[in-house]
Amino acid sequence: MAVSTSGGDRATIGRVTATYHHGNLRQALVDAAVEVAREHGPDGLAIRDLARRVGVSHNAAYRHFADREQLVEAVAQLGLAGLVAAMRQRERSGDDDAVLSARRRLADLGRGYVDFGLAEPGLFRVVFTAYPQPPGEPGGGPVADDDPFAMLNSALDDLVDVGFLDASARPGAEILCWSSVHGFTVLHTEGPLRGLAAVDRDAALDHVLATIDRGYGATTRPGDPGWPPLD
Amino acid sequence: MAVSTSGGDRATIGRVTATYHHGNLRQALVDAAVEVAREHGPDGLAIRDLARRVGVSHNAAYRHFADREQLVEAVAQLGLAGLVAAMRQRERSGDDDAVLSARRRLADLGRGYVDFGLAEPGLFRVVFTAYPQPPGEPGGGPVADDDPFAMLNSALDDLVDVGFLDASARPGAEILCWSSVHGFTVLHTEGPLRGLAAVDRDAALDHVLATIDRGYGATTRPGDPGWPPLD
DNA sequence: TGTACATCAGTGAACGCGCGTTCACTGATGTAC
DNA sequence: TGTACATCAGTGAACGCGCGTTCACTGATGTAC
Repeated sequence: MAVSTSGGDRATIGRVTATYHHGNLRQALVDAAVEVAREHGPDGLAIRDLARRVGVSHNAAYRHFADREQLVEAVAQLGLAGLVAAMRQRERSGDDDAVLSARRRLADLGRGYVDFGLAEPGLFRVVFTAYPQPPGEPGGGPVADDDPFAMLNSALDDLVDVGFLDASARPGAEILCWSSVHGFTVLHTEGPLRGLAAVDRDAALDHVLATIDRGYGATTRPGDPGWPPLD
Repeated sequence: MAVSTSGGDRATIGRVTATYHHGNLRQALVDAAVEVAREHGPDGLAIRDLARRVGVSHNAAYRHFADREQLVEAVAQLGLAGLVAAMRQRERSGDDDAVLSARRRLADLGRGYVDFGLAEPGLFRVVFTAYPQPPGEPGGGPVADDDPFAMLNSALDDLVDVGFLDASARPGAEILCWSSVHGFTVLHTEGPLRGLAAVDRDAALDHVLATIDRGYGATTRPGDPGWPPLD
């Protein structure tokens, strides 16, 4: 992730062109910002401090970012990419059993989400200070394939398609899943559960995912006689 | 909640004795702090600003609080009390059916938790910048009856006692429940779901609580043939 | 009852910090002719 | 190929802000004798 160029020469890195004086100040600032955000979260991001770290007058940063918010936004985008990557990394190759595959996929996405939040709590917080409205909502962003919300919705749609989750229970499912893993992450990083031992934490996550799975499975094959619905 | 005294005379309000000059500066500062925290969250709390609001030199505040942190702590305690009150307010009187009562109780506590978070997002955030470790954890606080975590655990124990939740599924249950309602609240206040219409939000909360209930019910009366456990 | 004294809540000025942002500028690089 | 010019990345100083915290103090209140 660390990208830099030796001084002076012109080079193209990804889509960024290294320029005259510094080499690639914009990239250097973003790199420094990511580093700071990992340790101190969004509140630690200050243009003056980042310029100092990069060894440049604080004013130079304004050549590349209109204001502080744009810099935070740049970090948030990298963070979001990291979150998506973590979710993908947990995904396993499909199984012969379509139902089992779909169930695993939902749980795996949740594990990946939590993985990232626990490993990078600072970046995680930055992402959620700037996360756009989810797509499909009023004012929501475009549907993107590499968006955690879209990935979650797709996994839930699959659960309906394979007959595990009843279509009547589909609306709202994305909120439960997201709330559970998000709350889990927040409570274990910034919140009161931050002191929990890793082994207890992992067991708790298993419980979370297993209970959601059980709750969804019961929509298509309720117990017999089964519990009456609440209220 | 607004407590103040006319200048000069001595009066006792609750357990606080009004004193010489201001009347009751400590209480006035805390009142102002609550007001500010409701609007701007923990980051908005500044000793200088609060003193200004109360009409006193900023230094006077140091007679009553050793530092800024103590002031935040005082607000957090009031916030925590408000959270507990909101949870209690949702509790309904017990039913003849012990199982139904216990299931309702768990859902009601969750609703109260979310109620408070949505109504007082600023105070909610203050509470969770200063929330002590939950009891029973290493470094955890004492078990208190008016503690949200203790209330949740008690409700879950009841679910086991009445035979709805299997004892084998009890460990970790408090984490799932807490994570779900906490994540739900955070995503709807500070997070990407903050723009959601109230009616959709309420429906989503119903889904959250119903799914957890279904997932727990399935631990004692699994469907037949039932879905095999995940992994 | 009156007076000297102790207590302590509140004042005002100051220190030192870091921030975001704007201004007029310098000087390196690239380019048109 | 050389030169004048345009571009624009980076500099340094400054403005104005608000913060937490400490210092020496004032002055109102309470109390011992």
